[in-house]
Amino acid sequence: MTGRQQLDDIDLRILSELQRDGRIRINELAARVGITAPPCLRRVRTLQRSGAIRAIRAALDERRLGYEVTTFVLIQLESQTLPVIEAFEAAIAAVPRFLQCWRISGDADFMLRCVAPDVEDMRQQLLQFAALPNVRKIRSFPVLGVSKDAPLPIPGHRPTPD
Amino acid sequence: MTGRQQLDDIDLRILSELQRDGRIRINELAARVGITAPPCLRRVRTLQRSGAIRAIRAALDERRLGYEVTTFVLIQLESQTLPVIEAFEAAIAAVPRFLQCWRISGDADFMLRCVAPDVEDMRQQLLQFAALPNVRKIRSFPVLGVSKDAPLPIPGHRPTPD
DNA sequence: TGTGAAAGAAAGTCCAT
DNA sequence: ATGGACTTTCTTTCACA
Repeated sequence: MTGRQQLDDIDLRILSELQRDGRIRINELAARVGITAPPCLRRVRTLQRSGAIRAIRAALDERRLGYEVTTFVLIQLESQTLPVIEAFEAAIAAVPRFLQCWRISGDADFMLRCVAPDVEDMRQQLLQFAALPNVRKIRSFPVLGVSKDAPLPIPGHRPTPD
Repeated sequence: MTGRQQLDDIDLRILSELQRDGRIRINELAARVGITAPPCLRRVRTLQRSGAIRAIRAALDERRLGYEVTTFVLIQLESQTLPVIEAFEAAIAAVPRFLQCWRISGDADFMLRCVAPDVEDMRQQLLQFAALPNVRKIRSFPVLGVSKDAPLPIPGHRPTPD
């Protein structure tokens, strides 16, 4: 929206650094990208306003917060008409433990990521959803572990090794 | 590992705030959770060292960086022996556009999230992988859009409305 | 857009509680 | 573990190239 549409080389480096460490000091960031702090601060703000930086947030350890179980869920609805889809999205929006939901194509209509304190709790969450109107099929994929979690590759910028 | 194992109420509020805004000032954060800056800073550091805060990073707009296409991929291997699994994980680790990979159970062995500049590029990435040894079956689910993306619910703490 | 300087604000340290 | 007072360091504004 607001701000530069074209990201220049310095912008890309700023994005790369902020993706690595979102709490980096403007000073340090400026030094790393080769400018001084004032224009660096302006660029960061522009990148935020323009939406290139969507958010800067802490990623928490879900287990430490009592969520021991994560499951991906594929959901197929009875129909793909707008009212049915919107009703489903509204139902999902109301359940705090369905953290993410993507509209997909392929062999299902939605992909969900769901967390729960334990397997029994997860089972009950999913049973409730299987009972929703217009839900034709649910397949769930319990997460055994994370094999990879990499940052978005920034064109022309290998992540700085700290 | 290091630090308090038990998160107290103030810790939970800190986590909640940092999940909302990872660049919040220590001062502001301290005021929100009802303590002064010095102990607040110590708590944040402890939470980071202990791993409760895994990272604080910028979430970038993938489209603005030239990745127009996202796909989830379910992969089933020929066998689930350790060498086969580890070889697959190593292959995934080497491909920058496979951002996330989860080891799962259910009807497949891995779930991947893959990004690409366009559909043709994505097609080629996936074709390469279908050709890998020990890959029995690939099902892909192109992402049409994000329906929901919510923070992890912190027990006893409704997210602060800014 | 960029820089340097200066005011203002925040982070980080120390110590008493 | 906390909070007050202090020192150091950073952020932010401004004038100007």
